[in-house]
Amino acid sequence: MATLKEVAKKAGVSITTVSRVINGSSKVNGETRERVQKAMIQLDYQPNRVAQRLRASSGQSKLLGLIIPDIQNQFYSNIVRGIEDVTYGHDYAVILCNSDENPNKERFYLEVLKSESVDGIILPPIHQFGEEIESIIELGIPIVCVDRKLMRKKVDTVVIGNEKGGYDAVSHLIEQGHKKIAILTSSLQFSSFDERQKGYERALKENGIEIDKRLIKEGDPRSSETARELTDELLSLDSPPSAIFATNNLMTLGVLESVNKHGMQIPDDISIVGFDDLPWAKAISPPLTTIKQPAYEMGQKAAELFFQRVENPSREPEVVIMEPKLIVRESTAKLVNAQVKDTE
Amino acid sequence: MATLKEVAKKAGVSITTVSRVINGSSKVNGETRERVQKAMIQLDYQPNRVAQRLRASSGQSKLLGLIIPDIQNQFYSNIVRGIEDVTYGHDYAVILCNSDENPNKERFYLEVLKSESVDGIILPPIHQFGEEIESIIELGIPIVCVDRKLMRKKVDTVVIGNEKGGYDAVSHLIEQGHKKIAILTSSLQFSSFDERQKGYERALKENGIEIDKRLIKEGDPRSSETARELTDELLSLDSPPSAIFATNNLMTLGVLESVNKHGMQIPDDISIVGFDDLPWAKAISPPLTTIKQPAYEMGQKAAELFFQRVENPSREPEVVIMEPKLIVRESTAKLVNAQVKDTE
DNA sequence: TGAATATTTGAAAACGTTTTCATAAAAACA
DNA sequence: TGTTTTTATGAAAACGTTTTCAAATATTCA
Repeated sequence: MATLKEVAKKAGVSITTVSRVINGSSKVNGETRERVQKAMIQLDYQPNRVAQRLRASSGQSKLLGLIIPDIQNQFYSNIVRGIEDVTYGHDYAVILCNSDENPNKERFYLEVLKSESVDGIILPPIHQFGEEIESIIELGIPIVCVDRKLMRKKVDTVVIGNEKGGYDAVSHLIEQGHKKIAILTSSLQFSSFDERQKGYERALKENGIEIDKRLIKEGDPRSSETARELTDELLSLDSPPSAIFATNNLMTLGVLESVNKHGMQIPDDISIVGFDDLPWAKAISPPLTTIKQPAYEMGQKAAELFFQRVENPSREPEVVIMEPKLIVRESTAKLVNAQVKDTE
Repeated sequence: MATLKEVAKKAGVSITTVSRVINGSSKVNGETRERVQKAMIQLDYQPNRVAQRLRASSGQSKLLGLIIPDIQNQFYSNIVRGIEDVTYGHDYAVILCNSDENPNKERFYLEVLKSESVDGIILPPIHQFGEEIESIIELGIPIVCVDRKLMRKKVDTVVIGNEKGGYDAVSHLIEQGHKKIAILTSSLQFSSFDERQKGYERALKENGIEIDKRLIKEGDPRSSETARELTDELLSLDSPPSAIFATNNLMTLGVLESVNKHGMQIPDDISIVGFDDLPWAKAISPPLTTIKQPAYEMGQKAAELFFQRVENPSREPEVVIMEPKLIVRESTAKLVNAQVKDTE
């Protein structure tokens, strides 16, 4: 691959001049410029981004780091795609890291990204008080939190109104006559799940429904397995719930699997509200009622916040709260009388 | 962030010695070593990967490039995860690029990756004759093709037996008495889809079933929309198919959506075989019969081939063909007589 | 015309490593 | 003891850029 030096030699100028032609950083004589440009084309010159990065001051390295729990979780792959579509237009490359919600992996990758001189890092923080992340902020590397918040430090953040999402989901069920409503939430402590559960509780309270601890189940949000098992438990309760609210896409799958295995009909036997509106949600039978998170847009917004900070490093951190949206499809229905008798 | 220079100063040695301690590249006095290590710890020294990369010869840059059509397609996110889990153990970072099957984007990202001095690139090639990719191979940068093949150049490659996948899917339907079997395949020309269709045709031929062009539909494999529309067309045919074979996960969703919209029962009214066994396939009702691609393992294998090539740059390119697997669930069933009469 | 200014260019330093080459000191050998 | 070998270390070059500083030439002004 051609270097500045080779171009300079071919054009009979110094590398300084070539650099100037490339970056337009100061005037060069028209004739010289043409000569250089011709040489660049002839040699198919492309600047070496590694050398540029080494030389560059912060914010100029054209590299962005992403640490997500798991790219196999479609919620995150949607976020990643939103980010990438924005960075694409800025000539940035993106380094992708999967943390599995594992603090050691997160720590490892934060070190790698620092060492790669990234211009910034976008991530859903694992800990609400992330020391490592705080130390990175101190270093002046822009951080954008997405999906979850950081408590102690003010940082650019994109989240959805999780409390409202939970509230809307459960209110919808209550409107349809449901009283025994179960929730599947995360056993790992994250602000997002905590708030969804708060919304669940508020909806119940506001409607005078007592909270029944047996209907609150905590499982691993990284896969559908525990959700399936917990749903098995829920369905074998003496008085099982007439509706289940699953707080992320994988747990929703676990619920569906268990319900189907039990030969129950949705929504006749049980109503389901999921979280995350993924492509399969509207394709299945019955189509799933769900809380839609604008994951792709969250990614876009996070990337935009990052670029705004590169532009203006001293601006106040911004917290963007996006709207969750209840999409009513056919997995929820009015509680029929027979069942009401049954369960009351 | 601390540099070699600072560590050297603190330890009262030259940067050469510090470098030697880090890399163990040659003997240093035990006492000196300890002094250096202490300084490294005190300063929390981490080597700068950018500088290392600039200095490194090829194959030492610890950076791998990935160009995939779309990370939102879960088949690819599974591949990416498989790759990443292997690179993680090798201290590699991964740059992720989405091409949308757009040759210009692919070209753009290939340039970026070259310019980033990646040690290698893993991708499903868009063109069977990819000039740009060939020129990268000439440069000596290892390429691993995954999911699709490259025709003119021998390259490390991981694919599945697509023809067999198509054949198995359709044979299964034929065994159940289906004769009017539709296929939804890709309008974009890729080796994978071409072969799946070949398998479809061979299964029909071997069973003496004539190929009906009206039952072969080509749609955009990047989303479910055209598949939905094409299924609408299929279902409104004078004598509609009794079974549909969808050749990737997104097209499968389109088929399901259309079928459900028409109020048809699966498998009573129509049988469906999908491609790709994603988490939702077994959770939906009825659970989906599908051809499973070991996407995660394909990614792992591709990454392993890459590392083997780094290890031994001159070894013969290897083509690994993995097995697709028919997973029979409940979206396919014996064709009942009534229908047989109807359609014959 | 001479001085001041603007234009155009290049040499060299810097970014943080690894590696080559040289050399001083220590150890081994005769 | 003098010579050779081994051990331990550092100076400097290199990777490919960008940027600072200086200088040479051309242009403008009085």
